[in-house]
Amino acid sequence: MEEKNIEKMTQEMPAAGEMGKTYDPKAFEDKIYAGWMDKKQFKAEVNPDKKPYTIVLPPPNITGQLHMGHALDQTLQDILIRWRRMQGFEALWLPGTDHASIATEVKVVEKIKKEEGLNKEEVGRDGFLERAWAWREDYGRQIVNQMMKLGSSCDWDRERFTMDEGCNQAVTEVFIRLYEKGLIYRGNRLINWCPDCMTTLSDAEVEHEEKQGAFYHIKYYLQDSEDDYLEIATTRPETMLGDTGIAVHPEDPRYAKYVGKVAILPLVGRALPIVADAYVDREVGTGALKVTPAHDPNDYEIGKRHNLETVEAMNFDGTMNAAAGEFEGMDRFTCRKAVVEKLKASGHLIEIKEHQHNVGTCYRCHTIIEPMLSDQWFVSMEPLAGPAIEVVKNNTLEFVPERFTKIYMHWLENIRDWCISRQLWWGHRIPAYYCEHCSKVVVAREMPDTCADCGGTNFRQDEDVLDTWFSSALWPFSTLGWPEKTPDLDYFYPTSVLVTGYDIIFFWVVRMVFSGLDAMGDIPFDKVFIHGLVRAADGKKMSKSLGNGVDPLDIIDQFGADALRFMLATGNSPGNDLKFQIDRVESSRNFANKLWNASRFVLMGIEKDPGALDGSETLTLADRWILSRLSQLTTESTENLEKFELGVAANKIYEFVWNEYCDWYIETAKKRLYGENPEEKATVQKVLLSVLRDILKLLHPFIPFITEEIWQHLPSKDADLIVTPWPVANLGHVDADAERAMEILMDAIRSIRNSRAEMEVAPSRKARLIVKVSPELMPVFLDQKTYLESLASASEVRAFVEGEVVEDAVSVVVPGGELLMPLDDLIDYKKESERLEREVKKLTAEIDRIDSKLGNAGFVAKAPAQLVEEERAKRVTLAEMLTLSQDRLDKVKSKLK
RNA sequence: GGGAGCUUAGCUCAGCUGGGAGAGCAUUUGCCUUACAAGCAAGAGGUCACAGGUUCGAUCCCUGUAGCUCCCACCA
Repeated sequence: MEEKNIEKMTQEMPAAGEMGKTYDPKAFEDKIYAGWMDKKQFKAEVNPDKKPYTIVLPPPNITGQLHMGHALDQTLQDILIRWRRMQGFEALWLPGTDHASIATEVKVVEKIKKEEGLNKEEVGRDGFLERAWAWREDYGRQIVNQMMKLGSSCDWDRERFTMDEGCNQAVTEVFIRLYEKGLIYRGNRLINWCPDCMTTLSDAEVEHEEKQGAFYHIKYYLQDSEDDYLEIATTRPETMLGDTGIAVHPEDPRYAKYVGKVAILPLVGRALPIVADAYVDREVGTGALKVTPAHDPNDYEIGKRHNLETVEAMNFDGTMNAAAGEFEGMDRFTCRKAVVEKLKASGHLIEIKEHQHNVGTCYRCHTIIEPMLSDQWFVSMEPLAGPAIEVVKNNTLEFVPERFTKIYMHWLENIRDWCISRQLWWGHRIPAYYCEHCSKVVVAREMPDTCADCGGTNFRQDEDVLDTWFSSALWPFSTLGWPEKTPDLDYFYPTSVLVTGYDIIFFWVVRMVFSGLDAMGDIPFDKVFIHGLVRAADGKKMSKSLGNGVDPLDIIDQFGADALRFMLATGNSPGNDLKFQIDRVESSRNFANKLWNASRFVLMGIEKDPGALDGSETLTLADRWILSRLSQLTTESTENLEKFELGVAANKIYEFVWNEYCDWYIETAKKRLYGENPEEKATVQKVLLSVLRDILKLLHPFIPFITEEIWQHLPSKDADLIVTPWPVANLGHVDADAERAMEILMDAIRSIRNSRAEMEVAPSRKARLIVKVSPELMPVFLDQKTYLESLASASEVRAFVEGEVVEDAVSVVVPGGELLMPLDDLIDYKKESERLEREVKKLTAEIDRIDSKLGNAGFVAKAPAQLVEEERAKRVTLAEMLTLSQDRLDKVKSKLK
């Protein structure tokens, strides 16, 4: 169905050739994506030779465009999938969308109202569904396009929808099986009702909001008494019309004498038995509770315990019914006022006290929900919750970060039956049929022909649809072919990881787990990787009503998909919320630009592939250093990915690319690259290119477009980067000596640059460098003359000759000695003395720190021997440096005088 | 009423199993050095919320306090 878009995007893969001077994502992102699609790089199939790695996409609701939260969710999944694909797994990322029953229905109703001026009933069930499907087509397509823009490497041939044929079949099947096991039942219970959406809601769909309300204190006179009354406090006076009793605590001395007696309901005159029930809290209100079984869940329970009558006083649209007598027809809130007025007039109202309390509201429209008695379908939760608790307890299923297990457990351990029927049209219609003749209920895959009880032949299907989460709960297996026993199901299930936000742990994660365990006999995923919410820059939730939402497409348009992805992947830790800040996108874009230009630089000088490193090359210190660092980076970043520390991995690679590869290695490479020695040139090209190759591989999961684009420009590439094997650290390249030597060299260069900057010596002004260090360190500097020349503006580099006197020189103290830089008249002795003073101060402080440590007997005795040794060695070096610095400072000071 | 998280540089945030405090942005100074001004180089900037404890040693572990945020919950 998405063929058209793909075709439109299809173009040739970029031919190797010149790269533009500036990173321009628009020039290649769509093209690269189309290339992957053409080559079916996202396709996953049952492959016995490979291990599967499966992620099912949390299906976005078709209620609208994707927001930044989706972009985060999908970026994380795409990173994992791309990485595992490169590692050689058969990586399946299965995409799809969710019909989002109530949420979509609300939107479609709005649209019909706006465009046609009609309400739901006026267009009728069939007309409504027709419009809803059209809506689905529109948004489903938009969502897919957005995902493609972001670079999501889903297997689009497998795209699913929670209301497609397969999913429908799975829903029916699960419903029937649970019904047959007795775990789905129909009952007349008190449910959460939204008078605006006109449907039931599950407990999870009720949001509690703090509201300013009041306690209304009312006199309930005893039967046959003119003056004895119970003072009752209620926040909802209108519900008194449905009162059928009064409850007090069994051990409350204030009310003991009233238990068993009868009070009279004001305004109505109904007789109310006074009962004792331990539920009543003596501290709340007056300690006497009016009982309204039909309009309060607790009262419902009390009513059951004491066989109280049930009086429903309200209609489903929130107006009062005939039982409300004179208040019939009034809206519930209008009625509240009217009742209060009436009570006031009749002298029953004692007082009104302000009171803050939590009120349940509809999670879709935020209308205050109404507990109502109604016939609904329920899932019996206890038998299902047990196994779901067990798999987390025994670590079969793990949450990352681990703290979310508590939330999951707490919910399951306090679970109540799940009301699954909804008085809506958009959704899976409940597969229950009622015989028109004898009202027998038949739960079946299709409408029955004849009634087994009465032989009737007319059946009517239940009007209601299922809670939208009923179908999404089956997503990990319904999308793989269940209830059929397909090879896909066998191979890809259980999936590897579920990536989702903490906000839908109750709604969705929990329900997938118990559904998977029940239907498949196995967990739906091994891990749950939880991320936070993307918030606006001000920390508020992004929302349409606040107008602070940021459209991912706008960001992609401005900075490119890679920049957005990199920003989302870095700088925040698992499970924590992330503030969306545009300057971080910008800095990610800058990083992409850096990578682009570094690659351009490496590739510019290369006409033909210099080949891979084979060990025959003569490597310089910098070569050995960068290869060693790369090898460590490869190990570390891979470990980070395994632990779902995606941001940490990305940051490490970022640092390596920018601070080590670009700032240092490339700079050291230039002399050799531009030099005359062809062997040197070939070697440095090999190193540059081979490190670049690995950089592109390591970065590909995070920023797939630019890395693939650059990859396409490399000489003699074998395959697309997306399917190139993930790098394995070359342990033979680990070289601690090279790293140490390079550190010393870089420190020295930084110090030289520092003193030159302090003294405002122009970069063009070259200076000699006389190396006066211990013999073993001499090669570090003398063998790297060229680096010192190009990176530290040295005109010549030579060893100090014993006994020589170097006048008017700046001294750069390094571990093991000093570098003398004669600057003659350019030396600003005042600045030099200031610099040296700072140096001395720093060194002294550092030595003090070490001394206090080494002076501590406990430290020497108990700290690891290696650490103590290191500190001792460090102290020796620092002491030498301090002596040199102090000497030099003294000399400079004498010059000043 | 339960539970979770947060408090680190001016801002936004990283800091894995305790051993010399980091990034991005902003800021200061100098540079259009032939990959990159979306850049280069050199700086400045922190009593790691507070108080105890464990430890040779605590930003990190434990306890408590304060402030902020969020989740759950049937107190009328």
